[in-house]
Amino acid sequence: MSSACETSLPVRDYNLEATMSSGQVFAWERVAENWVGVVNGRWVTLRQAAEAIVVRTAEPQAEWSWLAEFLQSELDLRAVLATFPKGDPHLHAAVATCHGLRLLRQDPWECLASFILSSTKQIVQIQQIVRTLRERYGERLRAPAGQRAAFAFPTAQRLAALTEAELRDCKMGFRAPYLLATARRIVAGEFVPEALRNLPVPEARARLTALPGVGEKIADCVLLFAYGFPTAFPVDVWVARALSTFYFRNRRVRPERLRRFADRHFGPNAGYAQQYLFHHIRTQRG
DNA sequence: GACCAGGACCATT
DNA sequence: AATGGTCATGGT
Repeated sequence: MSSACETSLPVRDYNLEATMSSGQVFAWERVAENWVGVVNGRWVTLRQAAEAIVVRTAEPQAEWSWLAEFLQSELDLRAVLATFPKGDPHLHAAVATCHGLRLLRQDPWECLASFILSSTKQIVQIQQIVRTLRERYGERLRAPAGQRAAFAFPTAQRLAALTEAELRDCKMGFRAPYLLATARRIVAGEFVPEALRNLPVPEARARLTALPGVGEKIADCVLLFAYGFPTAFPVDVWVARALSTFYFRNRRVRPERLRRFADRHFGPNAGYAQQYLFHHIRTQRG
């Protein structure tokens, strides 16, 4: 029952590097052996060990369930992979090249806001915009002595109070009015992120796509990365290209049809399959 | 310089 | 229902 700033979460089949680099989070930074970021308003560093993730926080923690939830460290990955279709060489190859790739369970608001900023942006640019937002408008968090200060992702309340010009100055371009309007809907109580947790997927998706700047793709990212709906299947340009190449003889197929194919072909954890394919084609390009 | 990036939205067929 | 143009910004 002791409080400590360090712990070790036992894990199996967990590839922290691949997970943090797979385009689901944009606010984590690699510093030497560690990944530095913020979870639930707490400064955290993570380091991969053989059968554990070694954790350090700035302030003593009485318990660590909040972090196990974010990392999904207690999920049995082999049980997930066992639901993948047998005899799919493309999916099999993707799994084989990124052993231990995981889906995180992010804060819904940060995930929603980040992916509103993601449209037709490269991942490095999304990271840059998010960093600027955090440093200008996020809460400054206490870090251990000798460590750089960290900044939480700004709250919806904080962003809702800004002007469109202030957001555009963070280099987000035409996405600024989308982010601003969505933040203001949350502040007005017209969109309640927590209310989506226990909804059927189609209903949750409909509420997300009703937000400005949120279409089917971004909605599925939030459903998968924040709410953990395992059938959500974001179809971006990379995934569309991969599915078209692997399963449709290079024909151009509409995203809606690709999602229906994925639901049928990949099964109850199609979202996980999507993440493996996405990471695979992005790391094997060239 | 041309082309593209974890798209969404609107006007036009 | 289905295409095409437009919206900023930065990397390759």
